[in-house]
Amino acid sequence: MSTADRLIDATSELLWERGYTGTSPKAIQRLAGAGQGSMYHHFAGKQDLALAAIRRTAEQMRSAAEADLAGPGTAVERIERYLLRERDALRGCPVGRLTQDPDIVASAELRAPVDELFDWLRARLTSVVEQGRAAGEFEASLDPAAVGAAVAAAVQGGYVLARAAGSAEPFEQAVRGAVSLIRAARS
Amino acid sequence: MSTADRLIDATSELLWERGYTGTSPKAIQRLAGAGQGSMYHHFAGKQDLALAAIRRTAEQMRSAAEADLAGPGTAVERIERYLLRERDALRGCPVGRLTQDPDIVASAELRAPVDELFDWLRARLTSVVEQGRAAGEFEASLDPAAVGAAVAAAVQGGYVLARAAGSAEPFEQAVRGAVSLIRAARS
DNA sequence: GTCTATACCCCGATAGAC
DNA sequence: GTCTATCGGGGTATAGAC
Repeated sequence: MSTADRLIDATSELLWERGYTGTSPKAIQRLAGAGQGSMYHHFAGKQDLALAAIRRTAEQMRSAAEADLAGPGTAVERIERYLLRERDALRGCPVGRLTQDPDIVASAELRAPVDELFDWLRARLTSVVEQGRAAGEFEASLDPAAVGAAVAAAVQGGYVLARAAGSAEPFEQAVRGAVSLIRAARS
Repeated sequence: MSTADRLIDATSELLWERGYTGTSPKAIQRLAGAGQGSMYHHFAGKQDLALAAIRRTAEQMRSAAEADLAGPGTAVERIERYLLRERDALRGCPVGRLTQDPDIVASAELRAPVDELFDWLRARLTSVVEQGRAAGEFEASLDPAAVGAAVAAAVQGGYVLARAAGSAEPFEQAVRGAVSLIRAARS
């Protein structure tokens, strides 16, 4: 594995755990086993490295969600598969986490991949709900975009509740609650 | 207004905007218009000041939620009032935000008020759902704790989506989606 | 490509004068 | 109560040798 790859790995890990503001070049170098000069040879600086790490992580999340949502089954089944996928509730979402970082939100460049991921996710969930509605699974009055956003929010909000509690339990409750409400909306 | 109060105000503001890790004593002093010596006279340090600020903010959030949930109306109406209350989606939740701060989660003392607020909120929402179920508003099969957690998560997750998008729109969609799903669960 | 040296500023806190 | 001085350390980056 190349030094550049190890630097990106280390940065992803630290961004997840400590956020952008809380992650220093020195910490990245230590975790990657790379020296100061090495890091600044491969990347222009902290922001450049973070951008590479965020892009890669966002792409991985997109793939994971797509695997749940594009698989076999009815719309309700696919949404349930997305909601009930096993997640490390206490670690939180490696991309959603970044929305709380002032330096990420303040930088158009750093926010872009985060924006694109959640934009895609809401649209993808919305399309599944639309398919379900077209197939007669859901009440016709349901707003697909609103339900899509609510499903994405259940997961992201579940992480917040779990981290506040120091326990995975509230996350599990939130996604189970979302599942039961989705089921209740079937026609 | 006393210097101590201005310091707490400034700290609350900065914790909301920049989090614990991103907030420095110097920035607090500047915003409060207080000197170094003044701050360390009134508070033992950054953590002590943050604790006072977080406790106060959590209490304000609790009051606001209680006002929505204890008011008149059916269970469904009260939950809708909570979900649809006007919020500054792009600023996010001043308490929920702290769950992404590694130093907050790592400190039992700093996490305690955050934990207590969300613990209370989930329990309060759960009790409203229970009341609704007892009154025949909801299907009897609904799990109150799960639905309560899902409602809290819709708001917290809505903030994440809004900040990712740089727009309040996804937040509004998420809470509207939650409302429509709650309505669909009526018996 | 990687190393060490250096720079400049901020962090969080303490000390002691006033 | 508030001020200034001071401290040891880290943040983020550049320079130039190897």
